[in-house]
Amino acid sequence: MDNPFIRKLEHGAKLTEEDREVLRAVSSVTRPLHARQDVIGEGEPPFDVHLVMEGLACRYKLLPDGKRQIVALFLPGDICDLHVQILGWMDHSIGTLTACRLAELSPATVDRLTANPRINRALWWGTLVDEATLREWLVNMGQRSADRQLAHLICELLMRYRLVGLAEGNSFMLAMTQEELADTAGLTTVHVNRMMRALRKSGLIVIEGQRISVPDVLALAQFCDFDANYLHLANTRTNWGGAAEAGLA
Amino acid sequence: MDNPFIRKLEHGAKLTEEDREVLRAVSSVTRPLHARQDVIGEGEPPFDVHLVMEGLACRYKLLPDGKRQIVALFLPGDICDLHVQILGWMDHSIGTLTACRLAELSPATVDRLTANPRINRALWWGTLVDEATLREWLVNMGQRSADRQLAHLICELLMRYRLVGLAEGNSFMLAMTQEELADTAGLTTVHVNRMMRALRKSGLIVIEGQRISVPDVLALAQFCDFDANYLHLANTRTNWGGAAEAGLA
DNA sequence: CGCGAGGTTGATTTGTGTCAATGCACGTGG
DNA sequence: CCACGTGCATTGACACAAATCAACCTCGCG
Repeated sequence: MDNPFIRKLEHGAKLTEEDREVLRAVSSVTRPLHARQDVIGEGEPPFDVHLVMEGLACRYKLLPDGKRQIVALFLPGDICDLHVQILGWMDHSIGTLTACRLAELSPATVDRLTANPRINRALWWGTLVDEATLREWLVNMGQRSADRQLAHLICELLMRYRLVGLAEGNSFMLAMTQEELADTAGLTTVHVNRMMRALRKSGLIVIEGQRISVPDVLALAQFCDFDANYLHLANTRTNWGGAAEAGLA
Repeated sequence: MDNPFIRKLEHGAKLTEEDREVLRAVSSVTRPLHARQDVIGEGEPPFDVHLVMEGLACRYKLLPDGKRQIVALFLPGDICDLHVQILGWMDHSIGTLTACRLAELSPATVDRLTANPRINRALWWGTLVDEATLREWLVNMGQRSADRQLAHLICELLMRYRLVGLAEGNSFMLAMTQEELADTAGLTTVHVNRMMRALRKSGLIVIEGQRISVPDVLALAQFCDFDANYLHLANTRTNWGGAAEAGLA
């Protein structure tokens, strides 16, 4: 049961043991990719669907002047481009940040999965949570100061790594350079550095190599006004205005 | 054929005359709403699905300190909350900006629509375009300066109003206050005012009352680096790097 | 006719970007 | 085993875009 794909989908629908067997089968064969390698580029028609089983990948868009905006992060268990089939072509690129192992699902396999109503529901749940995450990122960039924005991203990643069993207590591996963080947050490398340092100095986060830990999760969540509702995890729905703040406790 | 809902969905799938008849039927009964009225609030479970037939509505999130971020705009023909059913509860609110007429689709009606494969495909197309739009907004906020960001939004709205037949040539009714524009762009009212004025002074846009017109669409698109690919309109796919820039010509 | 919402403007502050340099860890080749 | 190069983190001085604060204006409407 250490399959992050299955762990994630369990949150989207009630699966049977048979469902899990199917999912295990389709995600068992993986292809290794190096860090910073494109999986599919903007403008291409999607064919196989990509599923991250190990490592960290992202969606991004490049501007003519060379600027890059990362618009989504893919952790193990995340599907990259499931429904773009409907749209016909990619309006953005997908690439790895670290070395990854990806499963590739053929259109036939995808059809087989979506024919199963429980799995289909779980996959759509994933797509809609992706969209909700995008909305939250927009709020983050539009309304929060740089330090809070980074704190919010850290809260989100902690939750998502926990979801697939890849967090250890209050810590996880933040496998991104500050430049990549900057492209995610819409800030500059220099400013990300300063703000991360400020978060460390204030004791809200602790960094040892790539491992980032959050000594007081509630404090960090309150600092950046993090509310996990948008991740739509069945058991962590917070009572609005209640005490179980942030669903992180 | 002046039904914006049908006009929009035509872009997502090839519909038959029967399909159109069904869509016409479900969107014929509308409820009037005043300006600045909530349709559904964050935290509520969605029931009826809302469809804008007239007016302008939006998705938004409020922060504890009272700040608001508008994360989507709904023009006539847009569906507000179709698939949130899967998620169980709203992670954001939906409200009107101007007076609106909304059709309300019961769960049974929605089931009937999604049982039709062509309509189902068109509806999912709409959902995925919403997501692509969200990504583009993120790029907008993260990487573009305030004036370009506003220009980009204007380009997008022009395209989308044209799509449903509500633009007249190169102009449309921009029924938003500068405060609402500010909440959309993640800027302050004052700064929106100054940047809009700069756009007017440079001749890129012309404003008469609520009507905004774009004398040279290509110039505006180039100014803000607008590329309509993310709207996934079947016939306007631009050749990458080609001359039919922006799909606006 | 007066009020209020929304648009406009100026002075000033501040958060973030820019430019440039330094440090540090790591890997590689001589 | 050391010299060097490279990628990333860190820091400082300075510039600039956008926020803030505070008026004032204008127009439609009760």
